[in-house]
Amino acid sequence: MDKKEEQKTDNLMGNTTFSNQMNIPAGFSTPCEADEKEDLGFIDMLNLQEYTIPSIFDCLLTTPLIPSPASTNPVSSEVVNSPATPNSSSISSSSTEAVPNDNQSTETVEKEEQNQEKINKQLKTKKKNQRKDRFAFITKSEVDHLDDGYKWRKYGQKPVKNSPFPRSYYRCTSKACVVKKRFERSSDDPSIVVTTYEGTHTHPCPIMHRGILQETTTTTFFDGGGGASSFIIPRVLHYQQQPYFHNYLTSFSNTNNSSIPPLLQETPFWPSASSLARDHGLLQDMLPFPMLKEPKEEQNICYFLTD
DNA sequence: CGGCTTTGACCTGCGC
DNA sequence: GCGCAGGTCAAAGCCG
Repeated sequence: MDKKEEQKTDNLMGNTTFSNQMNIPAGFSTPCEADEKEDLGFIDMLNLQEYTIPSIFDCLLTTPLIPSPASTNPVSSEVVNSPATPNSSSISSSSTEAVPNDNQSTETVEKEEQNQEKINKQLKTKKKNQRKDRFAFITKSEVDHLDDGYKWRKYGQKPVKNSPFPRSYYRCTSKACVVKKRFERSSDDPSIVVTTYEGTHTHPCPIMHRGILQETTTTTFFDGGGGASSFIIPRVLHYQQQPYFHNYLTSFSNTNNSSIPPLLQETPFWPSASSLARDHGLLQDMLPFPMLKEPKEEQNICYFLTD
């Protein structure tokens, strides 16, 4: 590690604070107010902590953020890039089913239903087309641009409608890598930053095998299926590498029964013992060696550095 | 001087 | 077709 890097690390290692409260941006609601900090136990400082996945995702799954259908908040419309519920159209149509009083009203209702189905189909097609390799999460941070270890070049900034905060557009500086990400602050809670990634890195993280702490953030993942989960983590630089999240999100969105934690069924989100030796741009590639240990038995373990 | 940010212009898609 | 909003381009300026 050269001096410059060392200095950067030192700077980043200091002043880590915890935030166990998170204001849910407009457009989301949380059915459960779990004490995340207590669940995760981010207490010990200057120690490498081990957290079992079930404990983390018990928390995750007890505090889902559910996009509110009535919301017009740009944040919610952005992060949810697929229908909130795969069967939402059928549900809504069935819920609006009325018992007709006569044939004329039956025809009217049928026409309305047909129109509604047509609209729903169009919406589905539109959203399907829009669904690229994209996901979003929100963090509670004072910093707009969260350093994830990759080098980004800002290529645009646009004012967001109904928001005093602009949206910033970044592109990966690596040649032939077309990954983009954008940042925008919640208009309701300026401390909340919505980060959207698009694409997959075609190269390893420039700064590898080093976990660098920056400030603690509260992070919420959006699974692309309308569901979301939030928890608090001391942010390790580079841990937000995107294939790592992408795997998790894919796993999550592929789960038919949303009540069953997908990560308890399969855990592509976390490094397996066999994958630890590889360098695929995943979490294990980003954390410093001592942080990565063999998962005990079948239990996947996540390591976080605490201040 | 190279790399980055800024910012106005331009392009594109969509709704009316 | 027009207006609007989101996204991107690219020239200019800044900075180390």
